[in-house]
Amino acid sequence: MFWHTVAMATARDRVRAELVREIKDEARRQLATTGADGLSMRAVARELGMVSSALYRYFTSRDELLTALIIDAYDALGAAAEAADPARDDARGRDRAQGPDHAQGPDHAQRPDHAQGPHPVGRGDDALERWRAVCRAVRAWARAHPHEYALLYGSPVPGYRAPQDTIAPAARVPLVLLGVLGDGWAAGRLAPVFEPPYPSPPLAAQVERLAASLDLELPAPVLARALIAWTQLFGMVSFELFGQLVGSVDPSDDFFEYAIGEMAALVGLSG
Amino acid sequence: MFWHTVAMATARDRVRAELVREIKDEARRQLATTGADGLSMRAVARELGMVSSALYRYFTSRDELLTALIIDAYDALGAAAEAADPARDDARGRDRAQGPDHAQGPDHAQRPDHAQGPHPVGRGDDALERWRAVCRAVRAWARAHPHEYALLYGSPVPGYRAPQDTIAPAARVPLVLLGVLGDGWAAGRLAPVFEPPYPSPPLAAQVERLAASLDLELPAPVLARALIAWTQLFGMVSFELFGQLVGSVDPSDDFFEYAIGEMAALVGLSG
DNA sequence: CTCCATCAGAGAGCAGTGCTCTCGTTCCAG
DNA sequence: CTGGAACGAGAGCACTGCTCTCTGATGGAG
Repeated sequence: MFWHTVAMATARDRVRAELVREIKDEARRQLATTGADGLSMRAVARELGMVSSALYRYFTSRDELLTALIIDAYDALGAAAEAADPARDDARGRDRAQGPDHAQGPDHAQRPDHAQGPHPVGRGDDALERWRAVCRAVRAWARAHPHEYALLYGSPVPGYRAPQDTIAPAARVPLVLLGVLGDGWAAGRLAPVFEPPYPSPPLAAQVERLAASLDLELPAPVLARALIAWTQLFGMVSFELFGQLVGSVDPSDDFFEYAIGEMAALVGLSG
Repeated sequence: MFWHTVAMATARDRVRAELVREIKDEARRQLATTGADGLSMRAVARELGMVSSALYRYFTSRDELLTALIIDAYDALGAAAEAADPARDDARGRDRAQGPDHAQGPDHAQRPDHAQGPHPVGRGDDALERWRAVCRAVRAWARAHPHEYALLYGSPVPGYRAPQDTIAPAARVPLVLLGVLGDGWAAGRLAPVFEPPYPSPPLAAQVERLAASLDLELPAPVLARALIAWTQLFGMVSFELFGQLVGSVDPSDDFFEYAIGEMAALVGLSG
């Protein structure tokens, strides 16, 4: 019966999974050399010693292959960011792997018990350095995998659709950043950031709804500023990778360090 | 002799220029519907009632057509930004249309006389509102021409090359922003922004070199922060257009207003 | 005015693409 | 053992960017 396909791995299934992996590996290899739109189904098949039509048994279209690569890349970037922050509460993101329907009720009842209590002391103390480490990890991954980064944060190739499977992996980096901020806030290490430009009531409502859906305790101004820092980080990395910085600050190592420090200060992280 | 081709416009040249315009218009139309990599030379030719090979008399390759569209788009965006700031000193950017070689000496001797004197009073007073207006114009243009924006700030299609012809048009938006800041500084309306995270000496040297090449009088921290604001602005607009903001702050009108206000504060622009 | 070099367009063609369909073969469960 | 599902190969369709050759037309030089 069909429970074979979910519970057991037949020989066919195993070789199939292996072939899927090989196809993605070869596609990634081509991606790294020729770029996203240079990826050719026929070339992938050719390199793997098969004929192009056989490829369509595994990926029904070029778009589906690209989507698989996108998900893998989001996960790799997310893993790099998480690895750069060993102190993070990695249970926070785990129980929301698949984003539930918006109409669905809050699911923080599923939160594991060990996360219910107060945060262990010390996790918010080095929040600034954790923040910087995560930012550096994002940039380092992007520079190491420029074409995959471009696949994620460059122009959406056709008419920007965001497949449901990509939103959870895409959320990993911002979740790491917000986790650092949450720890810093819980430890009382966030400087007050309540100066004149306040979030408008609609924006405050938006970010509060966002904080609630993420089960995060952060005041609206901090969260709104975190979004600014998030967009700045990726805007800066994109500009560096896409050559927009040549002629101004290139190489941009020092600018990057300065920027992430300024954005850390913006969200209230003090040394 | 050949001076005809540089000094006069023969009938042939005029009809040729007209056809070049029509080709670019049709290409832009296709760009707006099918996206950048959906642009087909054959389809453009077909729509114009000619055969594809005839197109190559005007653009020797698809890349060349795309480059022309990129330059036009940079210019359109730059014009939109400049139009949003009528108070700007539009002579500043004019005399550096073509970026000179880096080895070449300073060219501020060519600066027109009327810009030598002190800035007229009043231009720095509304610097905050000018700044916000320019930011809004950038976002509005991007939302009105998403595919052209993606062409400019999305992934560089092959292996990111930046043709020399594109760097001057690409610099128009940052120049407008810096012009506002320069006026604000000259009018003494820039709040002091010398707090703990300082630009490192190498970064300070970079931005000072940049300021000198742009003939701008701005302290290094302000310029470095302006670069942060610049990358944040385009990072935010890109995230909005490329669907990275869905699920967090979408629609992002209020977030945008908050962000440009915060970044204005970062560079020292007070209300 | 004539001449002829330059230019513009048409058409065929090459090599490549994504994708579909059909046709034997292989594998594995019942 | 057998029937059906999965699989790979091959041919083929419609499309792409681009090159080459050939034919007219344009318009400046003499």
